[in-house]
Amino acid sequence: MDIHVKPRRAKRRTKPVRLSDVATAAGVSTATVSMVVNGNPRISSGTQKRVRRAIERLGYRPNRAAQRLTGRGSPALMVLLPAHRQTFADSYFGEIISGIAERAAAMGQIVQFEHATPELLRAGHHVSMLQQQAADGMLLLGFNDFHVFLNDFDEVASRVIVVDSHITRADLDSVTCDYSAGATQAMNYLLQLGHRRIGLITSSVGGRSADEIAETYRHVLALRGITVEDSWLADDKDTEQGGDAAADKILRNSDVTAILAASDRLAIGALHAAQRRGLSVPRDLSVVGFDNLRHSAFLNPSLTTVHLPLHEAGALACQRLVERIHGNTQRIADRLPTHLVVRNSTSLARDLPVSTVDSSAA
Amino acid sequence: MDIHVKPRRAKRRTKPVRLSDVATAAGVSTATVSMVVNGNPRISSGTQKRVRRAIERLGYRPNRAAQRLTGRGSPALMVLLPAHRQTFADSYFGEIISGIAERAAAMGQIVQFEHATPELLRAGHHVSMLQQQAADGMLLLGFNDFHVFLNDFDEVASRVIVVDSHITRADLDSVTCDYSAGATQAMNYLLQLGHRRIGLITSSVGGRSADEIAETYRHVLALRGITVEDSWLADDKDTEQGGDAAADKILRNSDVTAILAASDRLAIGALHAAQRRGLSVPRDLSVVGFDNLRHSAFLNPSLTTVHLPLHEAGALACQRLVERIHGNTQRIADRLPTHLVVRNSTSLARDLPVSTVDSSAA
DNA sequence: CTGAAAGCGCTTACAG
DNA sequence: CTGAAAGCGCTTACAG
Repeated sequence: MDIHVKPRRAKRRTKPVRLSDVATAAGVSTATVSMVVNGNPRISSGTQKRVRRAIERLGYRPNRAAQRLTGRGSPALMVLLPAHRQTFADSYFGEIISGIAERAAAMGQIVQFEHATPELLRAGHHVSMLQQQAADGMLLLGFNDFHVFLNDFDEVASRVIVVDSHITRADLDSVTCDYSAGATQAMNYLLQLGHRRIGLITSSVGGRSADEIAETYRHVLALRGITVEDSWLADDKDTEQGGDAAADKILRNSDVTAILAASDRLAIGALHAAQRRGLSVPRDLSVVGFDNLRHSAFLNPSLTTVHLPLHEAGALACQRLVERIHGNTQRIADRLPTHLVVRNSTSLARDLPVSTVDSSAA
Repeated sequence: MDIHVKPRRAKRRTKPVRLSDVATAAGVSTATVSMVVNGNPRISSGTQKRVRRAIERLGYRPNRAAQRLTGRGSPALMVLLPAHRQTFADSYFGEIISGIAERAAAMGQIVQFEHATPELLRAGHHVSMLQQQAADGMLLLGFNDFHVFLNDFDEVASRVIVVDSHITRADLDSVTCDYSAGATQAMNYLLQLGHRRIGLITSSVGGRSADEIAETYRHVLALRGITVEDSWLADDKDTEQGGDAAADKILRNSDVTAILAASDRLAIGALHAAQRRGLSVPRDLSVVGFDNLRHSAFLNPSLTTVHLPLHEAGALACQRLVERIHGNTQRIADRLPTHLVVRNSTSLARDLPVSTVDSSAA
């Protein structure tokens, strides 16, 4: 009695206008209306006009469910994301999803998001969704070779595309960013600045694959005759905290003058670890990230990082998937160019080494 | 001839298993299978077991489209986002969407995202999607009173919930964060630190409504007998660039010692403007943001900001919408608590004023 | 406890 | 150029 909130008057749901309603109103058959709606040119422009007017007047909109049931109706794309729920709040995923959503809208596709929870995987829904008609194609984000379920797609592999991951365990199509080229640029740049003892922070657990970066890192250093020391390497979760812990470990056990991080989040963590240890970036330590997330330019110091065209990767993957669904059988293995963005977290090495070979003394 | 890519063998789409297939396999009618699938207790445990086994063996999964067509099948929630395509890459939206997605998954709901493009609005699809069955309910993100189309929902208002926006132009249910309480805390804190000339950066164009913050700002200052000067105020786009420009304008035309920004993005821009002008934050200028986005803690200086429970707001809005769809007619006007998070972008005012009243000399 | 049958709203051969 | 009719895969009264 004391509280009296005006209840939301439950306006009865206006009964949807059906195809047959339009047909009656326009004085034609449902088949005709259907054809007009679908732009079938066989209908005379006279009746077309009449039908369109009726559609307009009644405010008719086709029932998607019914359309899908009859085979028509734009197919749905599914985006499979890692199980942890926060993916949408992660800028890395956000960029890719943004690209997917944009291209999907442009192509008139509906996209649905699904998290790869243990239950979903156990029930095999990730493949049955494709086998049945819940989704016509699937985009995979944020998985790597540690994810065993990728093998399950074998039967339906033709309608699955991996975005920005380097998968070797399963034979899947993919749209990726050229991590290798980016890592090469980053490493060469650090070497140019005189750095010889360079740390590497990766994150192999639960997420993006860091192999490509690690390989390139070793390769570039090997070319210079530099032997990588174990103390230069650390692997942790792909979060700021992970990067912090990893950098801390490296800085405690080695005398690196620069650190390459496999993601911007890791790099931000490294920035913090350095600061906490009283190291000034870039004076005492250079830090390079990977991603070029939007806010990385606004850090202090702003982050030197490898730009990954994540938005474009998402958009292209989406387009490729739609093409595939429409019958294109060509192999998909796009690799988008990356480039280093130099900002303020990197500078000349303080201790230019006397000899390149002898510089890695622990 | 020269290039030979292994084309993706187009494995024929395995014909979906239908309800009737299961029925045949189990030696029962389709009605029985349907009831088993939907957990109807009328079926004897014997046949239940038999049917379940058949389902398991054949790998049956109900066809969503068919389910929806018959009225069953989990309804779809729609999330309407501002027209600019980058919403998913924006941490503010990301947090809310994350909350929505999480709760929706927990409640077995499917959620679809749609951008409020001019075309979509012109065609009236934002309401017709509800009138017809494309969506059973709709969540509105990132709109404010400048968005005229909000009036259109009148007829279907009972299935629409506004998330984290203060809408007065239309009578819509909402789940919001308590901007007013947050702004009060922020202002009181700045006053405690001795600040008297406090700037305010808002963003009224295309996005979240800043009225509540502005009102509170004025109110709190008025209580202290402080008259707000025009030169303390600036409004710009809700981006880092916008915040930079707005702060620059304020710093050029006034002698504020602190700035309250209506979003973290704006605050980051203010940080930059200050830096560019040679002002040290917080020594020369205190900056307070609004949002508490994940990366705001990792800025340098880390940002003092009002924490908005965006994830929770998204989750709660999602739940309320489902409850509403299921028949709850209660008014929805949840208001989630906010609080100030003190970090390193704020400190004592350098010039503690001689007199509170006289302190606002330009 | 189970089944036969109608119906959800659309599309698509097939006739005319 | 247009229509009558069957069918998409499911659910739900209605009988038994």
